[in-house]
Amino acid sequence: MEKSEKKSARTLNPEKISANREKILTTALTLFTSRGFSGTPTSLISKEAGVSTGTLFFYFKTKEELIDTLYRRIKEEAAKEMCRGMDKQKTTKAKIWLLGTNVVEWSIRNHAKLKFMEQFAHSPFVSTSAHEEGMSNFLFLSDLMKDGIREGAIRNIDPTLLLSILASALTGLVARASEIEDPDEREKIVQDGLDFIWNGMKT
Amino acid sequence: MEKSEKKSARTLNPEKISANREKILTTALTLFTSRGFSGTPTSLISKEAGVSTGTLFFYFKTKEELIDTLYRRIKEEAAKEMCRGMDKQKTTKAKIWLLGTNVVEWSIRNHAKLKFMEQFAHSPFVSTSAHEEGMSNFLFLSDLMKDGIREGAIRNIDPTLLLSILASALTGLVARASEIEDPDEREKIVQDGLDFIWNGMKT
Amino acid sequence: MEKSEKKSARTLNPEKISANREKILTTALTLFTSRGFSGTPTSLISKEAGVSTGTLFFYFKTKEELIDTLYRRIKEEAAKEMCRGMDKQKTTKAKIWLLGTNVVEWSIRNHAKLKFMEQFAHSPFVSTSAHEEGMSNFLFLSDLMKDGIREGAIRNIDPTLLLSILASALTGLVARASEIEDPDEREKIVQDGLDFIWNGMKT
Amino acid sequence: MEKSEKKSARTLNPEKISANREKILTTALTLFTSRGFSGTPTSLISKEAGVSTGTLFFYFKTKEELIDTLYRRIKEEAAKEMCRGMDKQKTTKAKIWLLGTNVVEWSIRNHAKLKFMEQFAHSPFVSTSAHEEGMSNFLFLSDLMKDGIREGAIRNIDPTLLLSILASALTGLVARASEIEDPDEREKIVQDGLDFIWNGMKT
DNA sequence: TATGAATGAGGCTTCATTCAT
DNA sequence: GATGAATGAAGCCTCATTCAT
Repeated sequence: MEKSEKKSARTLNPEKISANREKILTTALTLFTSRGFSGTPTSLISKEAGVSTGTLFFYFKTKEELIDTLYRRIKEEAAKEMCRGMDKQKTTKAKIWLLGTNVVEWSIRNHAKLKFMEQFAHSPFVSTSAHEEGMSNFLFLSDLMKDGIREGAIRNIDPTLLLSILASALTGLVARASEIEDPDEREKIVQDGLDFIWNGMKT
Repeated sequence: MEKSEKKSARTLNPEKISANREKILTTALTLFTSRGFSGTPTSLISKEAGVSTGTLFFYFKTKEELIDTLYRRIKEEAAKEMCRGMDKQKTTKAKIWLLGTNVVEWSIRNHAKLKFMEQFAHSPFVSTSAHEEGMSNFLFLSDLMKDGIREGAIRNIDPTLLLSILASALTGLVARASEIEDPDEREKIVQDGLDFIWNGMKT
Repeated sequence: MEKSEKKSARTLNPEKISANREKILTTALTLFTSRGFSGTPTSLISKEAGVSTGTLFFYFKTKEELIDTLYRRIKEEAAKEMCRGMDKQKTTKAKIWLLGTNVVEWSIRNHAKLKFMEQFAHSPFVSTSAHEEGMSNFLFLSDLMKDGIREGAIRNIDPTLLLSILASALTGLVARASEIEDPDEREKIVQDGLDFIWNGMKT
Repeated sequence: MEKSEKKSARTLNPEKISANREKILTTALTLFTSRGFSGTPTSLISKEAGVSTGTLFFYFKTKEELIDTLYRRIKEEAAKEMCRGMDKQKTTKAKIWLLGTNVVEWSIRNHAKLKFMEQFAHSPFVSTSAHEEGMSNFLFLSDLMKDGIREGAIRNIDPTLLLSILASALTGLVARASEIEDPDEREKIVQDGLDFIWNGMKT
């Protein structure tokens, strides 16, 4: 039964599901986050994942492919989480607000994944196709800016600039918020941070 | 005697000066920026700098020391450039404005150095003392926030949050501004970006 | 019962027959010829043959066994082809002539097999029993020399030397002949080559 | 003094002279001959040569480059030995005779080198530039054939065929001759073998 | 018979660093 | 100060082979 489940899952999903494959990905994420890409030998990954070297390279042809797979996965997940519930929001402000909340929450709950993404974004040597795909998953944000401008809710300035500052300001907000343990205090910080951002962009 | 003279000259400046040493640092900066830390062998640095392997390790005991030296230098330079003329500004707004302008200008003129700093900041494996020193050079910014709040010019919220968002938003502004070639257009973008930021933090 | 039938069928021919087995052998021959023994992973053979790794190792316990099987097969086939019609020839000269023609024809028609044999003969690391069997299939040639000498058709010199030069000269003839496309031209070359050889050995 | 010698030698010769480099080449030749290219790990070469792994790769960027270097060296040496004294011979026959003697003598005295060349020639995976250079060092043989034909000493048939059979027949002669220990007996064999070859090609 | 995931020894190569000159 | 040959640990990856299904 377990087997048939596996098989059907595999048939449906081009990205094969396998216990070992998943263990490798999970382990790699942790290690890459704490030790960096080049500080993490593939041998350590396989050892920590409890599989042999061969198994790692059976699932991922190269170390780079492992990193890429991880990147694509996390980016996709993050994108999904970030726009969760967005379509139910009416006003641009409400959308930005929800976006901000989603970002902060996901980032704090997935600290390792966040670190991974940051490291990936700033590694010149990981010059893969994955890198080039760039922000494809975040195109909806660009539309959000343009719509906001059209509706008159957001200042009529270069949308790319708006997006760029929005994204980086959120990063700054996350960095600060994640230092705070107390949920109420943190909530306060997040609200203040979003105020900052919204006041910056609104008309 | 010649030697002691050299020494005293050196004593004034803790960082020894030598044509070769400088060539190594310059070359390393370029290479690290384009290929990453671990993508840049010391042998390549010395070759491109036109010196022997031995010479590189004569000036820098380890590769890490070379990276650290570069980091410290650039951080110091950046800090100096960023607060240039700040003391002549009266209002908090003027100060923030000048800061922003300085940051953008320096960043664009020193693209390689900026990239280096970003890469350094996101490299888990560069766990040096240099990393820990952290933002020591930017303490004055913290005071800027606090003073602004006291004077009632800046919203009374967590100064660390303000600083965090300010810093990252500037990063976003720089990223966008540096994509634009035309000086006038770029100036416009910078002004809009600083408006964003200032509107976000002002009372 | 079905099984025992199979077995008895198999007993007649020591080399088991199976579509997969044959596909593996054929594929292996091509790959070994173009990429060399150690340049050809078993995984590639099985992939190109359209079977799984397991299947390859079901039919051949080791890679070496696969190579040996191939070697023995080809050697046997070559030997058979080479002496085809020999018993109908009366004179030593006619025999040598037929042998030469057979060799050239088979070699050109079976280029891959020829290359395989050459590679095998010059690979120090294939130190199998197969190697040692050596020229067992070509003993009749030795007799051919001795008979020729006895009859006075061939010069009375060391038969092993005769054989050795005969064999290698034929190799040279084949190498040249196989470069020529036109059948008539090639036939001319072959005749000239056999003249060379026969003139060399005749009394 | 030893050093200055080294230096001047190095300046004159593009192929640097270094004790370690030579030790590696010598050791590699022996090992490749007895164990084959892929049966000889670079680690074994460096160990037997008494140097570190790093040193081997300091002198030869890849294993392939090591093999190539060896090939080129030996080919050059062989070519030189083979035509030694040739220009002093008047008749074509005398030239062929001397060539044969040179070949046999060099081959027997340099058994390892001969084996190396044979292995190299039959290794499909060593597809380097070295391979392509081909017989460039043996062009003079081609001229020898053509001159012989013009002078009427050699049969007027395809010179390439002549060359091909001559070369391979010599290989056969060498193979047989090197099995014989006794110098007189061997000399007899060589003469008989050369008779074979000469009778085959003469008019 | 057939499959293919799993193994792990071992191969080639890189690279920070040392040291004798 | 400067050189560059030498080192060897360590990294990435391959591949023959096994085995549970």
